[in-house]
Amino acid sequence: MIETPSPHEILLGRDAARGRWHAVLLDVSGEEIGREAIDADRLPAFVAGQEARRHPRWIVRTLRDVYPELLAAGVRLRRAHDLLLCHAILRDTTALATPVAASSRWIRTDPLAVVAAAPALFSLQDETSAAEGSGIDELLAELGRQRAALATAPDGRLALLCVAESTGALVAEEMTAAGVPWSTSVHEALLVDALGARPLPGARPARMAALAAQIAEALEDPTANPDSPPRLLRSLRRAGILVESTSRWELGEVDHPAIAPLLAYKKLSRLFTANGWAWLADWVREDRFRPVYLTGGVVTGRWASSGGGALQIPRSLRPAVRADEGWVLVCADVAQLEPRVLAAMSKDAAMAAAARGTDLYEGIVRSGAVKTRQEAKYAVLGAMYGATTVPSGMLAPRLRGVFPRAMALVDAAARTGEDGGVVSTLLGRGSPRPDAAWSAAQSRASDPEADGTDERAARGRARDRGRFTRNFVVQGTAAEWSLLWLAEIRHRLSALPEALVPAGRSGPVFSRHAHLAFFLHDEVIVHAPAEQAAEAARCVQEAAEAATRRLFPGFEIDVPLDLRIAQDAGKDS
DNA sequence: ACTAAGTGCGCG
DNA sequence: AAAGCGCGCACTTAGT
Repeated sequence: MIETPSPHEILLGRDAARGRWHAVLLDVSGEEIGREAIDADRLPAFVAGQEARRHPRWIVRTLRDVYPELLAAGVRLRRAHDLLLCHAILRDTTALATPVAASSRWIRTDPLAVVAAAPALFSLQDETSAAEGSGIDELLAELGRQRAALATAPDGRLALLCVAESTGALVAEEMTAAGVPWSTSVHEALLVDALGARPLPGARPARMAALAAQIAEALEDPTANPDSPPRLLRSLRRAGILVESTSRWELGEVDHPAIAPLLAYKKLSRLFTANGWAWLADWVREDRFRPVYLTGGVVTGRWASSGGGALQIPRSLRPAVRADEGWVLVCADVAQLEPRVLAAMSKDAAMAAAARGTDLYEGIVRSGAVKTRQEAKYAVLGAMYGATTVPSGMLAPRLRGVFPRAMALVDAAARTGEDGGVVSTLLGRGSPRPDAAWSAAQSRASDPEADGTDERAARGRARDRGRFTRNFVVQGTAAEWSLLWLAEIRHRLSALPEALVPAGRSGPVFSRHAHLAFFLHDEVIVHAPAEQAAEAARCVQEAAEAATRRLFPGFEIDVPLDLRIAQDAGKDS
């Protein structure tokens, strides 16, 4: 065996032609101290060996391509730098005088759900890379550009964001590998309870069929079809129900015997089509649901997901999220994360004072800004989303009086957006620039020939964009808090010892270790050996405190968790 | 027959 | 037309 030096960082690139890897070993100052070529089947052993010596930071084009096979082989990375994710951050940030130059070679090709189905596509990409002299040198060059850009940052926030984003990508792949513990039998029981017995292929479940018959009868229209909005609309109109759409909130206003069964039908139909038996067959294997998380998939920095609608699992199905035998779930979510983040990022001491405790809205009532909790909620949501209607708009001035700094921050973000500018999260993620259609609409309106329609259209678009940027700064900074929370949870959980419990079914890396199992914007589920339930819960709690300190150093803000330990993720139990 | 756009609804 | 923001997916209809 060759004696290699102990590197601080290792850049890992896949050889375009043959199934080989190249590793470039870097010391603390970023100097190259060695190179190795590694056959694909030796990669897990190489990585494991380096991890055992001195957990280096692994620099890769994208963890999405590299990490799943390592996890499958039972190897975990402690630290990483995802060049693709960080490229997007360093390219779009407004925190640098000279951001990283945009490059078509570093654009994410997102729809990753088709990875397995499209090997041809991937070999094609590899050939392209080889032809352009890609490989390890291109990775090194990009790393150099990112390092240089970060070196000019005025403070450590952008670097923190890159670390958090990369760690988030580690978490995402680890959660996919471990899967969400999912009880097929509980899910099926919920389906039978709501819909009736599983129907034959192509048929409606019994309860849906019965409701469809009721609807047809009440509308006196045997052809009424609740699955087709346009035809349903015609049937409703013929029955004298004059609605503009078939949406639930509009139908809810109508008093007619067809409405109740129709709303019930829609509810069941949604469950059946989105999360019924077909979903179970497609997405759950051996009591694990394995969504693919797309880190940085949303412009604000939130995650998106691909496959199985992971981030839209209805609350009614949460009881199907169920710990393995001898394990528990630690479920935690943040109460009112976004307004708390707004208070802290704007350093609004009055709003932070109102945020003390578990209910920020009650705190706002106590501050005297508004009379009721309901008003407080509307006012805050309006401030963060950009209310356009009278009742909520009227509350904004009250809020401006009591929380001037917080309101100034979101108002400024909205103005910048309306003017076509770019706004930024606290750590430096920049909002997208206006697209061509937006700019075209604005210049049309300023043309001397422009008429009122042009001007109204332009003003409308400007307002739309103002609401987007207003929300971007808050939603994006909240996403940063959550990213730090995840990273801190992962860090603390990994320090827990191997457990003695019966091995869980979360794969080679996590069968005896507490691990993150699910993440949804401001909530997490940790799957933990029962004997470590309390420690795991403490990890989650302390991680939240650490995230708050790192994101808002020197500012006091409460970010309380609703935290429970249970066998399943249902509301109670 | 296949794709794109629209509708509607689940999540935060 | 859920008050306002951000998403993904199933289904239908319109367009090629």
